[in-house]
Amino acid sequence: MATVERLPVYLHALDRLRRAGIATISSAELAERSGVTSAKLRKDLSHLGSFGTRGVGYDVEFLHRSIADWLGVHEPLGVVIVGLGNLGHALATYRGFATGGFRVAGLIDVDPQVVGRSVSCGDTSLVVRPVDDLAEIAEYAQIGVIATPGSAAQDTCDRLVASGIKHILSFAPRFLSVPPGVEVRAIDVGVELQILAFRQRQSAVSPASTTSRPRHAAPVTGAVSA
Amino acid sequence: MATVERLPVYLHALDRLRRAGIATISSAELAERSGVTSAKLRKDLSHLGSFGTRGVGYDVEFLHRSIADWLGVHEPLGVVIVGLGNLGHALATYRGFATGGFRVAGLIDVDPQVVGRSVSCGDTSLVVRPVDDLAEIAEYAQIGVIATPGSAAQDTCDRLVASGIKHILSFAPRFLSVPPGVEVRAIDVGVELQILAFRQRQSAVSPASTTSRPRHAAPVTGAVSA
DNA sequence: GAGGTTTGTATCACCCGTTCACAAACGCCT
DNA sequence: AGGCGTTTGTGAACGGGTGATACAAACCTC
Repeated sequence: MATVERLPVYLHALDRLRRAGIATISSAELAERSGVTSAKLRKDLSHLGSFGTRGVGYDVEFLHRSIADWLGVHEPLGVVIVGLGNLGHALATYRGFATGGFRVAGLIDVDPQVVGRSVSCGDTSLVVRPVDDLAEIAEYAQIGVIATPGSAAQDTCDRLVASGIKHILSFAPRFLSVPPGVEVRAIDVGVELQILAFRQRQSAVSPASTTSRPRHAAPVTGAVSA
Repeated sequence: MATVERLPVYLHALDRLRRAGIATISSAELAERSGVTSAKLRKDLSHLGSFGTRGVGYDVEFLHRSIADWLGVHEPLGVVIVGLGNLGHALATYRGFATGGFRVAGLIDVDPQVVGRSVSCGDTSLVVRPVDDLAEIAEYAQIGVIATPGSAAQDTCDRLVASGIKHILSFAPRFLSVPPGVEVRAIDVGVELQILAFRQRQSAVSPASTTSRPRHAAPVTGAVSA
């Protein structure tokens, strides 16, 4: 469902509104802050229930809690990060884990130089452990994050799957083949840049294309997904 | 066009095939290595010409060059990276820039502690410069990358746009509003994780869902965008 | 209670992307 | 030279998502 891919965006916007002390918001305004149309927003929300009050709008706190509950944010999911290079470090120290309903269950790296080091994850701090500990850590993790070089990505993926992980987020520039029942979401910075580059070169050749194709004139937000 | 979003994936797979010394490949095999179906691959390629020979397949070298030319990889585009935290560092040292047709034109940060530091980008090395130098650097850059905290994202985005940058890749967990004619691709790790988390919880509740919905049983690859 | 506002929903057409099926073209083998 | 198996390239059907529209129901204010 395409709606599921947008709900986290709404949730994030609501979170900021909540912090800003705004108690009520209309579908039109929330939609604008999320990069969608108001009709789409209301249709998305209608799929999971009825949360607003007509004539007023949505209670920010209530809607936030409702979406969070529906997404299941209430009890955190364990995340194991494999590969503690620059990217892995950035992910480990990412503050969005706690607020988004996640908990870093473990850090893994192959490099003996890196294993044993302590990395601060949010409020706590974790020690990087060797690859052999993956199966053990995976007991407490439901999601695996691959931040290794591309050459190690498939192997890492196989190990994660063998450890029972069924949901993987990969940053490696490779297509990962997994058995049925396992879901992989891939974020490839190189691919994203090349898409942008193509658009850039296209608009450089025909700058008037934005007017000839009005549907692309509006800001486009690419999700990683799709 | 959705085809454009997949061409870089094909290009990458072809690049690895080329390095592996494989001279010819069929659409079926290349499709499998790219995570798509053969029909989709062939249709994608048909949009930009006819490259294969029937009964044989595609010449890896020729197809690689053709797609690269079509995407315009031949002359590198300048990329300016704003925000040199862990993520910014990871991006700056990313080796995919050179091979993907990019060139790091500059590094920007607000923190005086970070400004002036030298960061190795591929074969060369660059000095981090203050935000005020953005306009100057943007002369040589066509793409801007936002790797700042979310709180600084919109401001950074505005500065990039003011400097003439029209294509932006953002990693900040925020929806960025830009004027018409400017394209933003947003990669939000938190959103990706929440989508995965939802799927995880769903499959945990009804593990048989993979059989009841066979179209999701196969590995799914999410692009950041869509 | 009247009026204005906003949600929630139903319906419809449309467009894009995917999938299917098949003819055309090629190499190979005899 | 000609048939045969293989693979490309593509026209056509299919389906999901989107956007537009419309409108009734519900709420607040006055």
